[in-house]
Amino acid sequence: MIKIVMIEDDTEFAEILIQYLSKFNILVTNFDDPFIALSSIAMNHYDLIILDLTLPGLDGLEVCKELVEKYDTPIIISSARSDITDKVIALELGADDYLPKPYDPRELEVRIKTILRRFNKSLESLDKKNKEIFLLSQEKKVITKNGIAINFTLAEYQIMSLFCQNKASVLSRFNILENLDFHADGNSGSIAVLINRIRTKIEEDPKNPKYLLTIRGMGYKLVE
Amino acid sequence: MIKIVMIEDDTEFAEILIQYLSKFNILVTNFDDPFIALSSIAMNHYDLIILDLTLPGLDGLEVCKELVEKYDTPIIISSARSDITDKVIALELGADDYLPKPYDPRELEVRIKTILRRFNKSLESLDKKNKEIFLLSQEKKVITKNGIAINFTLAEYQIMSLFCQNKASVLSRFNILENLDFHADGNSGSIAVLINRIRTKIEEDPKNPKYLLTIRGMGYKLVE
DNA sequence: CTCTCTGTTAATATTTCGTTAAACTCTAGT
DNA sequence: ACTAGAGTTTAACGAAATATTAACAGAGAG
Repeated sequence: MIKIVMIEDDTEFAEILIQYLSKFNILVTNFDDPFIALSSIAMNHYDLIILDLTLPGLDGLEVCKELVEKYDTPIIISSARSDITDKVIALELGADDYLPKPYDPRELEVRIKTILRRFNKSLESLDKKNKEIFLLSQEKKVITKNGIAINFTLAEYQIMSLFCQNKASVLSRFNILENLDFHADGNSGSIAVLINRIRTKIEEDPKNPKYLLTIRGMGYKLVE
Repeated sequence: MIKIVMIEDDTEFAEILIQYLSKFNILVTNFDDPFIALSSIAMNHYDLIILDLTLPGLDGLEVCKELVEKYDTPIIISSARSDITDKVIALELGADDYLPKPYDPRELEVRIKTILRRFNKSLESLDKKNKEIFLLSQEKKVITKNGIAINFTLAEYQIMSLFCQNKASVLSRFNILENLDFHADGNSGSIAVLINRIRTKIEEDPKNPKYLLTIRGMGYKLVE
């Protein structure tokens, strides 16, 4: 069930949309008074806001701005004005779409779904990213810690890549050696040294590692 | 720098958009052949795709469907048909917006930004524009550092363009060589020399580069 | 023709990586 | 607890790999 709040003073038009959208399991609550709408938005959770710009005694763009600042809820502007500058202003303010009236309810329906599809995806990737401290960008050939690129040397980079691709698994020194392209000659002692050098770069307190842990007798593992 | 790929067979129209968007630090690469476009998308990273539905000898909706399945890149449909069913189909397929031609380039610009704003909420990419030190103006064929144009020679310009388009990515010498139009004969040693020459122009202290960093064993990267 | 640009070379400078060895830590057996 | 012994960390060093840069010469534009 998708819950939407609509701010639209043309209650007849609103009723048509409410009726239509209800067929798609979309529950729309309309307020013809923007102030009551705002207080309802403050108290309830809505998945999306549909805002009519031509409000009685109030600048719709101001309302839009306020909504963007206070909430992260997607906003669709519905406006009698199809002026390009209005569109530009509204979208730049932070609205997610702009539909000039009159529009086909079907268009509103798919646009709601389109925006929510993208919105939910971005939420997903957002908390995924928040959880991952170390990120390997294969494309950029860069490893970041909390979004900040760390300058690794080639050997360090290769080892860290390996750990980033195998987070939380224990890799033996031998295991690591196998996966380095170039210095196949090194012995496991040199891995220890490399690990140490990596720690100075990624750990806040290299003496007491938080991320790159030693598993005595087995190897190392990267945890977050 | 926002990187966009456009699939549009009306090259004249495409050129207008490319010109216009380049003013906003948006780099658009157009392909009039959808097959070449698809292979470029497979190989390069783009922030967004602009797809014309009326392609020669190919169903634009099919292309759209394929893109949605393969990639997570946002898609804006640009179409000569403003038919409501076309809109519905395209958006339901997974496109993020639908602009009926003809449209104002300004609208395209804000819609691009609107979608990307939502798409990478976590990334600080859009407003960072003002903070970017090195800016490539495709239109003027000029690269500026803090707003001041730097006089590059042709080879230097091409290399810097590449770095501006791939900030914070490590590019190998070979990688750079590939992307230079003319001296395909040069070996990687000459890249080192070119890099050195660029540094004398962009670095305050060329001996200790701040911007164009060496990643020993891997290549170079431009950071800001 | 002159002047600038580009690529080559080679000498110089720098960084990296593996090795070593000493210090340190953990564990198990007494 | 104590201690021996194995495993791990870390600083220092030097050889090898890699990068910088000056100087030169050829190509090409004006």
